[in-house]
Amino acid sequence: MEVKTLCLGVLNLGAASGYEIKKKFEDSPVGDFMEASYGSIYPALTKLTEEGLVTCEAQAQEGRPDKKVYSITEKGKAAFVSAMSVSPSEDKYRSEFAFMMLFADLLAPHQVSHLIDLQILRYRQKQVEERFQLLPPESRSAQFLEGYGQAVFAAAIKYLEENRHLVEARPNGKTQTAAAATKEAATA
Amino acid sequence: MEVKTLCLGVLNLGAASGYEIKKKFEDSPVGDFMEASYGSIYPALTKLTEEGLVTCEAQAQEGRPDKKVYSITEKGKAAFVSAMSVSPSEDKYRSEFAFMMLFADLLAPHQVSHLIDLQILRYRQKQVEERFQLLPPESRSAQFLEGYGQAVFAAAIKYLEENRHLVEARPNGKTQTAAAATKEAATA
DNA sequence: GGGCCTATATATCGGTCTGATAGAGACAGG
DNA sequence: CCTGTCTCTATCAGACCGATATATAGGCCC
Repeated sequence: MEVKTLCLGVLNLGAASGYEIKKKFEDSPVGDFMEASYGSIYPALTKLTEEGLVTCEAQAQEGRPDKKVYSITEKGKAAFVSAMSVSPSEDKYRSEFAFMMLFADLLAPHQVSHLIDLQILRYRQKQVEERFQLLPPESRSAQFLEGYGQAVFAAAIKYLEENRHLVEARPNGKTQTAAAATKEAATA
Repeated sequence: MEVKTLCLGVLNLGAASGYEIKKKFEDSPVGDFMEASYGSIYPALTKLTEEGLVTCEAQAQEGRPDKKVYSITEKGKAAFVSAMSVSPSEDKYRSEFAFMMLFADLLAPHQVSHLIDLQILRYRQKQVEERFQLLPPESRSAQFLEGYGQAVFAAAIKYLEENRHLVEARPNGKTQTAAAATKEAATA
């Protein structure tokens, strides 16, 4: 899914500037599933304007640069509905933390524990994070999305708490060196 | 995390060609959390060789182009351990499906149901997918990683099944057209 | 008042990564 | 025999991220 499509989606819910589009991703539950940087939002809005899918109205402001408020056109709405009709690509869960856990035996035990603590903390913060709603709170779509994220976060926390011993425990209670690992592999 | 680091990690578990590195991501549980394309793996291996972090040995093969088997050096191992010592970036869960659900009211009801069916099916396939292990199956790291992915998949499926009615149900039981949506918004 | 952080707001840019594509022989199935 | 799948390397356009620049207002601490 291109950033152009993401922008059309947000603008479909109401006019906004490039800055506001970014903020909406950061501060609403959509941000758990999709994001975009300024470096892709601004060029996308320019292209969308050229293609006639959005219109731009510059609002003069004191001090700050003009606020360019973008609105979706009928043509833009049609393009968005059309983009929503193609099959979505598969979900991607990217986690450097998980990758690092594969190599837990290269790290000192306290480092592993610290990483897991940090990971759980991050998920807990996501659970309590206050967010404004992109759609009205009573919207079923918004509820569905919010709950989807929360369900995944809760599952991750639960798993980490219940299974952290797998990577924290040491077979013989001492730090595993490269030499020890080789020896172990040989006997296995 | 750069692709160079991902390659070092895989090579740390055993020598491999660029092709094999890609396959290992696809066919093992690590692929649930990290991935890389050929377009980034091959240049990464070239750079790693230049930097002396890996060595390359070309094995002549009948018919096929030479198989370039890369092995990690001591310098490479040190670099990898060093890379594992920096704090991981936050997990990212990217889902076009979730984004589309925000706009469920723009889609025909049967399309929404179809999307959810497809999503559940994809997760079920991930649950039963046969994978070879990057590390020996009895490795606790491998178990931890495999379980982490499975826990998240299971939670996603459970949530989708229990809450799909939120986006499938219609307030008045009829297909919502653009005109109907406008009318509804006016009365709300 | 000075220093500093945060927020609003647009915009650019180097470097990185993806996804598609190409080429080329092997090997299996219909 | 032909088509598809597999192994293997490799490239490239286009998309995207993260950092940075610029400029101003407002709040906070000392």
